[in-house]
Amino acid sequence: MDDRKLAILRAIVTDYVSMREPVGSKVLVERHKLDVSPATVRNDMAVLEEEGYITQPHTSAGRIPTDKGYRLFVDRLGTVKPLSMAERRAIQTFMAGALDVDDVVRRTVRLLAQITRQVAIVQYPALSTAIIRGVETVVLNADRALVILVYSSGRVEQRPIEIGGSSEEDIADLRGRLNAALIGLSAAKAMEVLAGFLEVSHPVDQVLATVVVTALVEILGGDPSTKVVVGGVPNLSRFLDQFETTVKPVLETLEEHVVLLRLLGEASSSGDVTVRIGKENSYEPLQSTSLVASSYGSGADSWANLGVVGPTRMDYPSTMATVRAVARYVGRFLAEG
Amino acid sequence: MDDRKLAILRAIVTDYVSMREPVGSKVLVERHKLDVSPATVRNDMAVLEEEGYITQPHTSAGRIPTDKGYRLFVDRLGTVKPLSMAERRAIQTFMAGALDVDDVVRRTVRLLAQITRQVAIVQYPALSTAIIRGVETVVLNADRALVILVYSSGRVEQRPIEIGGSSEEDIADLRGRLNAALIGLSAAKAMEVLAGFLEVSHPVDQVLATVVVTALVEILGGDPSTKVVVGGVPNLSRFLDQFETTVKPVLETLEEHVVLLRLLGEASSSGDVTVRIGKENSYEPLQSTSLVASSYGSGADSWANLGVVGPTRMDYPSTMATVRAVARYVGRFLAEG
DNA sequence: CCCTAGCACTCTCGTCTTACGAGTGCCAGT
DNA sequence: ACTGGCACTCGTAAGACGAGAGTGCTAGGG
Repeated sequence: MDDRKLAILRAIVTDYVSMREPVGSKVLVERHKLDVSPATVRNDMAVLEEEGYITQPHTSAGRIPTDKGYRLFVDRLGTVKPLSMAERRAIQTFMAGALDVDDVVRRTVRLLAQITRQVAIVQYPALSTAIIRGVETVVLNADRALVILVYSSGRVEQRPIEIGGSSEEDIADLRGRLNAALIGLSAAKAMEVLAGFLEVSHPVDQVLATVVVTALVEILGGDPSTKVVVGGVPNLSRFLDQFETTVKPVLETLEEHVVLLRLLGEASSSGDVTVRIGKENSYEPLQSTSLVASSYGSGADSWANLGVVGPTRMDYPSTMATVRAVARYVGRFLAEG
Repeated sequence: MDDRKLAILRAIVTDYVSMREPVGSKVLVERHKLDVSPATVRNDMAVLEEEGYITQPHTSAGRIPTDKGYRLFVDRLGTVKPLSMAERRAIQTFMAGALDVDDVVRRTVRLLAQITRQVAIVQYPALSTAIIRGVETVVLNADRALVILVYSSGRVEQRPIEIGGSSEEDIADLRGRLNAALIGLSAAKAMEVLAGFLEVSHPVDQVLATVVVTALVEILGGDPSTKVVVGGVPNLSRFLDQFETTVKPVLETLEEHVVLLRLLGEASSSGDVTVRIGKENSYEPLQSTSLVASSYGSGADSWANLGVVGPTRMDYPSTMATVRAVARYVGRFLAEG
């Protein structure tokens, strides 16, 4: 891949992000002092388009980046933009004087939403290492049973369920599969796994499985690390035209906290700030948005994820820098008390 | 006010609500078997318009109700629409199996949002009668002091503040005014009052007042009854065109929980379901919406507010019936345990 | 071989015109 | 007091049209 082509792609991405409209060959050479003529740029653009990095909304319009184009930009072209002094100060003053975990999370959401001017999502930190040691079931009579969740810390939680005559074998089988899937996971992870469990599991006894999974979800729901807080939703109104279809699916997703939990988990499993661009998102209603996520926290016993959702046409360098900075700061802040 | 004019107003409101477009004299007589000619209806409509109950978006369009028209409709014309069987069942199954207060509130929000297909707001119930007995201040040194909040239950909460050299008199004066304003109030009410306190209070020492009020707000923020939960935001996307300006102010308001708390409190002070239509709302960004609210709870020691926000063009009878039913049901539910 | 200049072509967008139709207000008549 | 008739207004949909932006292609130059 040509150096100049990369430069052109970078120019297209930055220009499109800031100008909000398709960018043509002429303005490109003007604004970015590429020392070639528009015609040359056009040739390169044709190649870039053929390779799927850019596209034109219609003939006789400029080019806009595709998801693949953004991806290349994020991976190889984006120069990390350091935070402004004002932003650094904002982070500090915003977090100073936070009272408790609740308050920290609330403030973090506001902070993220405010700086990035996008929708912010913050998962509650898991303060104690709550690892699942096992799922038990105790049949009380023909109709009722107990679902019991045991944590490695020794904590035990239970919930009664209706089993309506399911056989002992089915119950044992289900329990076995649940244990296989859940043991060793944190509450938050378990929540994510359960969100997909019903689809994967062979429906030997679909009703029973649903009931048990629901009970487990309710138990896990009591764990703070399965909670997420969303803020900055009004920022979506700046992009009402961007999302190809409508905002509705996006808004709906933002109320599905289990889904958000899963997406955050998927995205930020790999240490540093991670980006999911458009179609890369596994969750279909968000495929016209991008997710920038990171884990945060300090030490093994206190960590969780946070992130930002916005249009694919997003200022990735800034957003990524902000998410990273906030994640680090909040992590340190929690560590200190 | 003529009987027939009232009938016409009612017809206009119901038709406009269901059809979503201005309604003219012709369709009116057709759909509502008024035994008069369109011309007669037109005359009546002219009068109704003159009196401010309806208006036309432009010449040669039908009429739509004004806020005043909706008001009359709600006060005198709306026939309470009983809930459908499905809705009753939905309420019961939705609430059944709620685990704790958190869960009840969450479910209530979902329920309200789902049935009314609008944005639902639910305030946490104040489970214990937390009445404020007084605000104290203790000066530690020239720079620092303690703000102390005493509840009638005997509970005491405090927070350190920076006073940066404010005089003892100013502090005492401020304390006096705060006590006058807050004693006898519930935490939630106090929160509402504080939200407006800084504007009303003479700014003898504005900085000090801000610091103290902030501290109190933070203390009160720990009380569950000052929390509200919002749900069903995606429903707003059905009305993107309705709100004359944009959705942005509405979305922003929905994140200002203190404001929501105040609005709910104002609206539902009077026992039964209350409606605030458009400009009747004291909070300007919501003046293109209507708020349907009610208090809920059982007994003196457990009550709070809930409600629904939607476009002024709203099915008031249904919405009011739903809000009332949900409020009652949740109240009973809480009373039973 | 790569770049450039020139040119014809395509498509969107804004503007303008026009025709239509819904709905009104008013007046004269029952 | 109501109704039928009628002229009038005005928003909207549909078409026409020119301007402008941007492209792809081709032929020529370093």
